[in-house]
This record gives sequence, structure tokens and C-alpha cells, in this order.
Amino acid sequence: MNLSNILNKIAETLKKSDKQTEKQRKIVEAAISAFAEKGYSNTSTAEIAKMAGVAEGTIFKHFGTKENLLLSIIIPFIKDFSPQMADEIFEEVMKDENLTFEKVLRNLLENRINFILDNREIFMVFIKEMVYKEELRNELLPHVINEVSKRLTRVIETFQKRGELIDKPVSEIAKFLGTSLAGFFISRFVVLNVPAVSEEEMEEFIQFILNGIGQSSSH
Amino acid sequence: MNLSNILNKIAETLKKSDKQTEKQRKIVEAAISAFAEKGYSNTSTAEIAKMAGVAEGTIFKHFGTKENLLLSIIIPFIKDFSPQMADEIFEEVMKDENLTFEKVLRNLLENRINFILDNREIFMVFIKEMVYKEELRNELLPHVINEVSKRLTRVIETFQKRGELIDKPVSEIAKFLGTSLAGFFISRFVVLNVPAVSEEEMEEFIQFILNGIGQSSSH
Amino acid sequence: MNLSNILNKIAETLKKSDKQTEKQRKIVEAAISAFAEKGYSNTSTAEIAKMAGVAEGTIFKHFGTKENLLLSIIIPFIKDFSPQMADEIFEEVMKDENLTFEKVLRNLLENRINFILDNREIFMVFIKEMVYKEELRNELLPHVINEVSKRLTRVIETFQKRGELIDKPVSEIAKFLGTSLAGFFISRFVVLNVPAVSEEEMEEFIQFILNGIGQSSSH
Amino acid sequence: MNLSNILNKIAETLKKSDKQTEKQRKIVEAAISAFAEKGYSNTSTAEIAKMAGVAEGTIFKHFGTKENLLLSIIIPFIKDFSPQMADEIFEEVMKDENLTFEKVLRNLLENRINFILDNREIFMVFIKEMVYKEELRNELLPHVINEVSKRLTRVIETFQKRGELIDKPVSEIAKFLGTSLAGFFISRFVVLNVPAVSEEEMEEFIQFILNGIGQSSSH
DNA sequence: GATGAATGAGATTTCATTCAT
DNA sequence: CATGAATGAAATCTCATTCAT
Repeated sequence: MNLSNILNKIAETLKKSDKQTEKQRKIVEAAISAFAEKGYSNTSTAEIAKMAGVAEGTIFKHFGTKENLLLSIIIPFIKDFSPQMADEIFEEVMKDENLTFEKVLRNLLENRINFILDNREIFMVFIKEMVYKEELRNELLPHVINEVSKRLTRVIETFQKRGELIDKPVSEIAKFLGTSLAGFFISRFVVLNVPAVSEEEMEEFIQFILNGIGQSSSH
Repeated sequence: MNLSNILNKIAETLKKSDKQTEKQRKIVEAAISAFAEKGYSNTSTAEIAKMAGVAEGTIFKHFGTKENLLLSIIIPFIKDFSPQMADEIFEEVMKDENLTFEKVLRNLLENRINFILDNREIFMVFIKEMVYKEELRNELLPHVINEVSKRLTRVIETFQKRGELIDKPVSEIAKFLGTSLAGFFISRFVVLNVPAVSEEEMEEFIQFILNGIGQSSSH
Repeated sequence: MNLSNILNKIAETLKKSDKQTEKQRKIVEAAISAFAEKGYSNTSTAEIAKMAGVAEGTIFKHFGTKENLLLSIIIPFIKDFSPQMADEIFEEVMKDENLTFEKVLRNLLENRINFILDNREIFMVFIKEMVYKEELRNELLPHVINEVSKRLTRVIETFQKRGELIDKPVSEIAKFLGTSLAGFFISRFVVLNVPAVSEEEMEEFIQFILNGIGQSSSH
Repeated sequence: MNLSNILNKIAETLKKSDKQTEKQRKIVEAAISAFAEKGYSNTSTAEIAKMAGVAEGTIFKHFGTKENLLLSIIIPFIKDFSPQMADEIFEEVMKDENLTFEKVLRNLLENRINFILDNREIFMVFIKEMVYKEELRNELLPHVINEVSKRLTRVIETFQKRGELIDKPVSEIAKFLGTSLAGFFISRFVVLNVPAVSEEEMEEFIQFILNGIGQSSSH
């Protein structure tokens, strides 16, 4: 299964998603919860059916395979995660000349933290399967990295021009920023499984990033 | 199964390890390789047996259960990971008054990078299962965090006294350092799966840490 | 697993029994026949599946474990064995003042012999596993003894008052009657495996019991 | 495997039994204890080896197969059980014209109760496997019944001639006596698992037998 | 659409037995 | 004699998937 197959599956999934039945919704909810807790491989379709209050056959009527059920959860999440992440923010950046990198970073963090808190279990499913299954990692990771770095690159270029970021290759700064953000999200929401991130902790992290790649614009 | 049960298993494992057979060794090797690539849940004991060139029964003769085979891989790794991590380094720190935090950090990083490169697949197995299985995460994570933070705390306290680290609560600095290091190792060796870490990348990371928590001792 | 667990299993078993499938019935039949002949431990689920003309998975779909299949056979039998044994008979005893102990004993014997002949194989399974597995013996025996002796006690007390039974402690007479009956059933239907019990043999046994604990009411 | 094969095995067993090693003895002891508790089918040779403190291979060096180990336990027991049972007693009966049937029965019971108490676990193994395995039951039961009834017949004939037993066919009396005794032993020592039999209980049983088949010699 | 009984391929596990040392 | 590592056949059990209703 290659990326284009996956994209076909996305298409399928989305086509069906308008007419999503009550039962379909319950299946997805149950699957998310179970996959987040025990991982895809350790969850049986029988369990999901029981949790969702449907017959096992119903899952296969709607999703065809267990694998497809997983993708129906992960792919919309991926598609939502990066686009929303920066498009709106970038609009603002371009509009408002007085917006500093620090403010943008804070917006971005707040925005993504809220997004993940709203989709906490799906995020866990996504990260777990990404880390766990070589196959999925090879297929999804490049796509995610690509999408995220496209957006980060635009932001970095803009602020580098405004003299707010250090004068290193954009790709390097993007990598630093990307792995730092990923590390922050994964450690808090998947490994440590915290219920929320305090203002304080967020500020520390922001300062930490600024120390790493920022420079006072007066230079 | 709680932590003391696991520690018992460590004991058992270690007891048996003197008389380790050639076949036992091959089983463990095959298991590490397979678990690292496809994850524990997606690897069958039949595959492992085939790869190791032994009968399937042999695996169960020696390890009892598949789960136990996993623990026989992970637990010695955990026990080696944190102790060796800083004990020797700490000796040096105490002996040599001229050793800077930067140098210690560099030593530590080099040392642990080499350790992980030497045990790359086991590290992958460890991280994957930690992230994947709630049960294992709840049992092992506290132990690992505790061991690591004990060691980091001693180092941080020492350099804080020498004025090389910012004046924040030790626990906070330890958390920052711990999650940064973990993020660095996991992103490089598990997610991106790089073959090595360049001097340059390491230096950047060190600077990044120093910007975050260091301060010039002249202050 | 204790008695209350077993009783839960009874409940489950009975709940499911309305919607019993054709295949489920065939599995139970095959299992009874095989267990009766060769014993539970010497019968594989593969054999049962073959005999029942179903896939092996079907057994586990319905009964979960092989052990549970055994209990699904034994427990309803136990529940039927003692209740029906004397409740109806006791009714008659109370109604008809002219009914002698001898007649009641004959009724009881005939009734239970027919019950066992109707459930011959299940009786064999029950006795074999009771004798064979310590665990089952410890769990089921007290329950069976208790149920049987409750019923015997009522009958004995009634006829002792009417002067037809010797003047010994009821519990002693109950024990004698219980072990004699059990010995009679087990020796004939399990060990000697006779196809039927002749009128003559039954009469001998009755006389034998009467000689042991009866006395002419004229005393 | 038919009876003559078994007898060959007896021969083998007995041949080896002179030179019984310490280890052999321990194996047999462990096997008896385990078979008595959990049954032959539920006991693994690995367990026996562990309990006996020997290597698993040692069991097979001495006994060839697990089945053979079982027979090495059961067959000497069978051979001891019936012969000793009545031969000596019968001698006395013939010598002493004043010995009553009641006294002989009491001697016999005491003698066999003590024999079983001395070999309690082996008796359990014997009964369990006799009841459990159709194959064994078909092979051993006729032999045991034959041996026992030969001896009982001689006693019964003698006392019938002396007018102490009812005037029914010897075979019938033998069957009654045999099943009563078997029922007594099995219910007490296997099912109820009592530690001892009181004088009182024994006397009751004797009276019960006498009521069933005895008659006052004055007739 | 929905059900849930049935399947069969494959996973884990057990275990009597063999054999080189 | 004794060991215990190794085996492989068979046992129990799991589970995604199909299909008749």
C-alpha cells in the first residue's frame, strides 16, 4: 500500500463521511478510545463492537477492514492537523506588520495545544501507530513532515527577513523548531499524559525556543 | 504484574544469563531485530523461531512466554541505561573543579549517543513498547524517570552551586533537561532513524540547552 | 474460581441457552459423548469440533474456553439432579399418610435411575471429573452433598416420626443413605457401565437399605 | 495394549525394582503425589522431575514413557491389594472353626483400611485412572474383579456352608459384598478424603452388611 | 442497513520424548 | 547413570472476516 492508495482511502472515507450513521460514529468513538488505550494491534474488532454497542459485522459493513477503520481515524486527523495549524496564523502574520515571532509562536502553541486537547485520544492513536508500525511510519511521516515544514518555512522566512530569527539555513531552523514542537507535544500528551499545560510551562518553552533560534530584532 | 514482579523477572533473567545457550542468544537477537522493525504485537514467535533457526518450542522452553522474551530484552537495557549514564561522569565532575557544565553535557551526550548506537534496536524496542502498551508504560516509565532524575539532579545541583545554571528549581531544570534529551534521542533514533549524529547537530543541541538553562559563570 | 463464580457461569449459561444454535447443541452433544468416553483431559477440542461437524473456532466463540464447555455440561446437570430428585416425591409423602418408607424409597430409586439413564453420559462426565480433578471436587462436592442431604433429611425426619426408621441421628441415617445411593449409582452406571437395572437388583438393594435403617412400624 | 503386554510391563518393572536407585524412588514418590492430587493427564513430566529433584531425562531413562511410570505405580499396588487381602485371612478361617463371619469381615475391613491408609495416594491414583480412562478400565477392572471375587467366593462358600450367610447364589452375594466394600473405600478415601475411619463407622458398616446378607447361624 | 453465527488461518503454549555431553 | 537443551507435534485459543438471514 503506497501513499496514493492511502489518498484513495481518504477519498472513500470522506465520501462516506457525510452520511455518517449514528452507529458509524459510535464505532469510530469506540475504536479511538480503545486504540488510544491499548494500541491498534491489541484491540480486537469484537471489543470495539461491544463498546460501540453494534454487531461485529456492522464494523465491516462500514469500514471494510480493521486497517481501514484505523485510517478513517488517522487520516482526517492528519489532514486537519497541519493545514489549520498555520494557514490562519500565517494570514495574520502577513497582515499585521507589528506581530512579533514570539507572539506568533505563542499563538501557534496555544492553538495546537487546544487542538490536541480536543483530539487527545486521536493524537495518541496517531503517534502510537506512527512509532509502532514501520509501514505506517514510512508512509505517513514524510507526508506529515512535508506539510508541517512547508508551513513552518513560510513563517521562518518571513521572520528571518524581519531580522527576528538567527541567520542559519531555514531548513535547519525548521528542523529544530519541528522536533522541539513534536517533542513537546509527544512528551506531554502521549508519554506523560498530562491533563493540561500551564501558562508557565508554555512560557518556559517559548523562551527556550527563542533562546535557541531567536535574536533581538534590533541587531 | 507490578514493578516488584518485574524486578523478580530481572533476577531470574540474570540468574539464567550465565548459562545462556547459543540458541538462546540467537533467539534474543532475532527477537530484538523483529520487535524493533515491526513491533512486539506484529511479530509472531514462529517468525522469531525461523529467524533464529530454532524450533518454536525452544523459545518457550527458555522464556516461558512471549511477553517474558520481551522483558528479557527490555529490562537489562533499562538497568544498563541509567546507571552507566552518569555515575562515571559524575565521578569526574566531582574530581575536576575546572570541568564546565558544557563539557559535562557534551560528555553525557556523546556517551549516551554511543550507548544507543550500540543498542540501537533494543532502544527502538524499548521506546516502541513504552509508547504502545499502556500497561508497560505505567510500570516502567516511573522507574526510568526516577532513576534518570536522581542522576540529573546531582549534576544540576553541583553546577547550580558553581553558578553555571540558572536559578530555577532543580526539579524544573531536570524536567527540561530530561524531556529535551529524551526528545532528542527518540526523534533521531526512533522516528527519523538516522544512522549517526553529526558533531554539528550535537553542538547545536548543546547550545540550545545552554541557552535554555545555562548562564555564564561570570554573572 | 470459587462457587459464586461457578454460579455466575450457570447464570450465563442459562441466559444463552434460549438462543442455542443447532451447532451449539451439536458441540455439547459431541463433547458429552467424548468426555464420557475418554475423560475431559484426554479429549481435544479438535476432536469435538470434528465430531460436531463445526470449525474449532466455533467452540471457542460459544464457550470461550474448553473448561467452560465442561461446566456448561456439568452445571445444568447438577442443578437438575438434586431438585427434581425429591421435591415432587416429598409432596406425595406429605399428602398420602399411607405411603410407606419402602414405597418412597422405591419411587425415589426408580425416578433417579430413569433420570440417570436419560442422562447417562452426562452422569459419567460429572462423576469422572468429580473424582479426577481435585479443584472441581472441592468446589462442586460440598454443594451437591448439601443439596441432596437437605432433601433426604426432610424425608428421613418424616418417616422417623412415623416410626418407620431406626432411632439414630438423622445426619447419620442421611449419610448412610447418601453414600449407599451414590455407591449404587456409581458402581452400576460408571464403573460397571450396565445398560439397565433389573427389578430384582433394585429390590435387593431396597431390602438391603431397609435392613440397614428400617424397622417395622409395629414396634 | 492388552493384558499380556501389561503383564510384561509388570515383569520389567519388577526386574528393575531390585536395583531401584535413590533417584528412581524419588521420581515414583513425586509422581504418586502429583497423580493423586491432579490426575495423570494434568501432571507433566517436567513437574514430576522438578518435584523429584531430577532432570527430566532421568525419568525416561528409567521408565521409558510417562504411561510406564503410571503403570509402575499402579500394577504393584494391584498385585498387592488382592492377594494379601484374603490369603492370610482365609488361612485362619479354615484353621479356626469358631471364627464367625462377622469376625472375618471385621478383620478384612481393618486389614484393608490399614493397607489403604498406608498407600492412600496410590489408591487415589489407581481409582482415579480406573474411573477416568476407558482403556485402563477395560484392561484392569476385569482383572481386579476376578482376583477379588475369587477370594471372596471362597470365604462366602465356607460361611454359607456353616449357615452364617443367606441362601442366595454365591455370585450374587459376592457382587453385593464387592460393590459395598468398593463403595465404602472409594467414598471415604477418594471422594470424602477422610483421614481415618472411626470404630463406630466401621461397626455400622459391618452391621449393615450383616443385615444385608447374614443370617443367625441358629437357623 | 444491521446482525451475529460461523469460519479458518494462524498465534501462543504445552509437553512427552530424544540425544549429545 | 544423569543431565538439560532441543525438538516438533499437537493442544488451546484468538480474531479478522464472511455471509445467510
